[in-house]
Amino acid sequence: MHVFWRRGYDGASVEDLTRATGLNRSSLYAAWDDKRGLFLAAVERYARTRLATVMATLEGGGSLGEDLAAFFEAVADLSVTEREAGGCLISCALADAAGKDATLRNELQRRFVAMELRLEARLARAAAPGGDSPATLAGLLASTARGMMLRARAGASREEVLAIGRAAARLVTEAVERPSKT
Amino acid sequence: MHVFWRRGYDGASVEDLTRATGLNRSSLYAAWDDKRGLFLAAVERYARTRLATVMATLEGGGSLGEDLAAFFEAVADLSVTEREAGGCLISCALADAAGKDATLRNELQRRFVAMELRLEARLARAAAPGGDSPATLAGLLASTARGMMLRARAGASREEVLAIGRAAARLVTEAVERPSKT
DNA sequence: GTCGTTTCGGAATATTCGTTCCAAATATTG
DNA sequence: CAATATTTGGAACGAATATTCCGAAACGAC
Repeated sequence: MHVFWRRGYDGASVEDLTRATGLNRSSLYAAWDDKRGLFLAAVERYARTRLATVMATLEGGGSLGEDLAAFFEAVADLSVTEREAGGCLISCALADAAGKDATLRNELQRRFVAMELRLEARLARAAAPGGDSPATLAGLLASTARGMMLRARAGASREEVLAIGRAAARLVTEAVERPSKT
Repeated sequence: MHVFWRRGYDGASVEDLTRATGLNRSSLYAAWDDKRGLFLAAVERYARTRLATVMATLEGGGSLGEDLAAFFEAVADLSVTEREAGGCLISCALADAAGKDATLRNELQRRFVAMELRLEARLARAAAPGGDSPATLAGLLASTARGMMLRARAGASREEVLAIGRAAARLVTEAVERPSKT
C-alpha cells in the first residue's frame, strides 16, 4: 500500500512491490492477477484502515460542528502522512490512474460516492429544512477534503491544511443550523 | 496541450504529441528540451488561456457573491471540457506528475499559490474584520475548486459540480460579510 | 528418507517509452 | 543555378516495464 501511496500507480514498479510485500513475483501474480489487482487491493486496505478512521469521526457523538471539526482534523492528519508524496491514495494515485482505465475510473467513482453518502447521512441528522440539500453540502465537504489533500501534496503544512478544514466545518455547520435562503 | 489534458503526463506518448502538435520528433526536441519541457509549456498555455478566463471572473465588477458565483460557474465549465479525461490539467495531470519530479512539484506549488493569492486579493477587498482570514478562506475556495475538478474527473456532471460551487460561493460570501466568531 | 506440493528467485520475453541519429528533402542565400 | 543551412520522417538505441516461465529450494506427510 505504501509503495503505491508514495509513488503512485505508474511510479510503483513490480520490483518495488515485491520488495515491499515480501512476496516474490510469482506469488504476487498468483494472489492477484496483475498489477492492477494488487493496486485495487491496496486501495481497499487504505479505505478500511486510513479512511475508516476519518469516517469514524462522523459518528463521534458530538454536535455536527464538533464532528465535522474532528473529521477535518483527521483529513489534515492523513494529508501529511507519507510525506514523500503527500496526499491521499485515492485522491491522488487512484484519481491519476483513472485516466487510463475504465475499471479504475469506476473504482474512483465508487469511493467518492461512498464518502459523500456517509457525509450526507451525517448532515441529514442535523439539517433544518431549507438551504442547500444535504447531498450538495456533502459534495461540498467531500470536495473540500479532496482539495485539502491536493494542497498537501503541493507542499502545504498540516497547519495550513487544517485551517482550511476548520473554516469549512464552521461554515457548513452554520449553514445547516441556520439556513439563510429559501 | 489537449493530449496531456486527456491522457496525463505519463499517458501522453511522444508519438501522440508529434501528431497533435504537427511538429515532428526532431523539431519538438529542438524547441523544448524534452517531454517535461513541452509539458511545462502546455501548463503555461493552459494557465494563460483556460485558467485566465476563470480568474477573470473575480474582477467581474460585481459584489463578492456575484463574482464568486461567476468564478465557480467557470470552474464547473472547465471541469467538464475535455470530457474524455475530465478535470483540470493542473489539478490532475500536474498533480500526478508532481510525485516523480521536484521541478514539477515546484511548478504545482507555484500554480496553486498563484490562484490562492488572486482569491485572497479579491476577498480582502470585501472582508469585514473578524472571522477567518482572507488567506484561509482563499485556501478554502481554491481547495473546493480543485475538489470539484477531481469530482468531475470521477464522472460528476456539470450540474452536480455547479451545485457544489454555488453552495461554496454563498457560504463564503456570508462568512465574509457577516463573520460570526471572534 | 522420500515423494508431492508449494514457494521461491531470477532469468527470459515482449513491449513500450524517451531520446538520439542520420540521410533525404526542402528552403534560403549568394 | 549552386552552395549552404534548416527541417523532416523514420530508423535505431538503450533503458525500463509488466508478465511469464522454469529450475531449485523448502516443507510437510507418511
